[in-house]
Amino acid sequence: MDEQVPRDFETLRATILDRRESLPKRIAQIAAYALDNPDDIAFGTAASIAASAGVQPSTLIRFAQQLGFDGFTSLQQVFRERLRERNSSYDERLQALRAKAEGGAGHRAIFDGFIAAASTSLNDISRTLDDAHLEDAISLLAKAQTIYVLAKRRSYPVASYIAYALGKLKIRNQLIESAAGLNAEMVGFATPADAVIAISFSPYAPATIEEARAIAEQGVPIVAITDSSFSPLAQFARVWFEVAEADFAGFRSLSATMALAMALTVGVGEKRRDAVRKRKA
Amino acid sequence: MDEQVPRDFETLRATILDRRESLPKRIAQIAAYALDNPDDIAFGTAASIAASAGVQPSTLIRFAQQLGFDGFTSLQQVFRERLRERNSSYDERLQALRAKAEGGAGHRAIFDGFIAAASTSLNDISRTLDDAHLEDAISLLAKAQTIYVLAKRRSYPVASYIAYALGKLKIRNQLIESAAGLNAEMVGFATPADAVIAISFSPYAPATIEEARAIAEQGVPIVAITDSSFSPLAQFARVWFEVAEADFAGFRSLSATMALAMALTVGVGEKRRDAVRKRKA
DNA sequence: GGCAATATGAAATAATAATTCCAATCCATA
DNA sequence: TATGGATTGGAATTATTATTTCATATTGCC
Repeated sequence: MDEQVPRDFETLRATILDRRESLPKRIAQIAAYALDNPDDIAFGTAASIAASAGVQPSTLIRFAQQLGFDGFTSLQQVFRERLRERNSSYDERLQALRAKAEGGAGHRAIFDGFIAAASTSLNDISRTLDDAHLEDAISLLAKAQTIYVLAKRRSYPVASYIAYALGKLKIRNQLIESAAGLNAEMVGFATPADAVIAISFSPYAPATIEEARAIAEQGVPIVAITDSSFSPLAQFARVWFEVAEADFAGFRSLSATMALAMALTVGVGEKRRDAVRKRKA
Repeated sequence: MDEQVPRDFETLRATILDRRESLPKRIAQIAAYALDNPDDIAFGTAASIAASAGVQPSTLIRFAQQLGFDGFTSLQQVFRERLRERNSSYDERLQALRAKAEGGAGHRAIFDGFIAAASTSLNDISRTLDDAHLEDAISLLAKAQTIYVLAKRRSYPVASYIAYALGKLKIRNQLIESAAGLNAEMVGFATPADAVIAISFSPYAPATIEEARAIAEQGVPIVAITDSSFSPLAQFARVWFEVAEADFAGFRSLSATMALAMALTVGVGEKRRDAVRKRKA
């Protein structure tokens, strides 16, 4: 009966967790230590690890053998592979990309710059987004009869994707475009039972600000996505999000804004479905 | 005269690069190997590393001593610290996000899902994009009198951002929208001196395919962004890019496509500027 | 071209670390 | 509570690995 020796860290981890109950006390002790301090196992010596875990070196070896390895050394390989295989850190990646984008020649450098900008933006928003704001915004939008989507220029692509997604989800919406010059009239139709998603970044398109002001004065609640608390949009908004998009070569990444916009859209869709289900029940 | 011993990897790297010129041949050889294969230094034994680098173990130790360490072991510590300190890997981050997105409750989970999808897409395209294709596409577009931008539905936001950016860069362009139903006529104006950026993902919008076919038959070169080599768009295109966008909750991330679109746009802008400069000189 | 200084290779040696072994202890079961 | 088996601790042993040493080769300099 030869054991199946775990060759990668995840399998090893699973195996350990699986057998946890049946392990003798000291072995269990080192098993817990190993999963909690995998880096120590990767770098330490049998003696140093054993000391840190409060057991004898021989116990460490018995642990390894019980898992099917022929000794501590082969167990350690698995922990080392884990460190090796994991890609270079997020920051290193970004730094490398940015370095290539700045120093590098050719068009690949430009591409890398945009990738770096997008990654940075995603990273930032993932850290800074306030869950409560997200909930508030979704509640507000879910109650709306019609969702108006307001954005010009560089923010317009986001608005058009929101409109597309809302349409797919069968949520009534109205994209306020400038093409026909009928924006004032469109805006006039909105009532306090509706809601607006407004998106604008510095330098704020005057039309967006004007329309947001008008619509806010009609009592229509606004969810704003903008780039600072000084943004005029933030003044009019019931809920607003600060999204810091990195830029490259003068063009802002839209990836963070897009992600937020999609989360709002799909969130509203889910909330509506839940509401319907509740009403039925 | 006591040396300043580098204690972190970055300092060490700088020190090595700084002295590179003045190092003896074999020492330089191992120095280069160390910077190229830092993971091997972190985990290997003096003998194994020396063998991989094609030198004697003693050379490795001399290298360490020349840097101010008292032996290979202390040099190795620096390489180990580097692995320890670097943040959790990119993949681990993504996995965590995806886990939260799948298991998690509430709308934050949705948001995390979109962030994860966007990150994955950026990661993928960064790995797979072919530099030569990028150069080809940019050359082709830079020569065009007018750049037509063709995309419907979920790809439309990308097209609108391209149009916006081209406009900013004062590059003549025409967005082929469906609003007025004049697409056939618009397409008819294009000549072989122009070019098209066409974007379409499965399920391909029939209108996009039809217009792409028509325009290709007029001899207008097409740069396509699509999702597989089986895409009908790829048939008509002079240059085409395969972009695998991850999706979440049924909506595709656009971040990779956006990054590529921006790189094309800005690349064309640069190429035009260069051409103008050359003509002046 | 010859000399000194420096660099390199290879093997011997010292250090360190993993593993084994055995006695002591613990624990479950009758 | 006695007994057998499993578990553990600690030291002895073996293995691996870093380091040192010294002979040889190379390089720069006069």
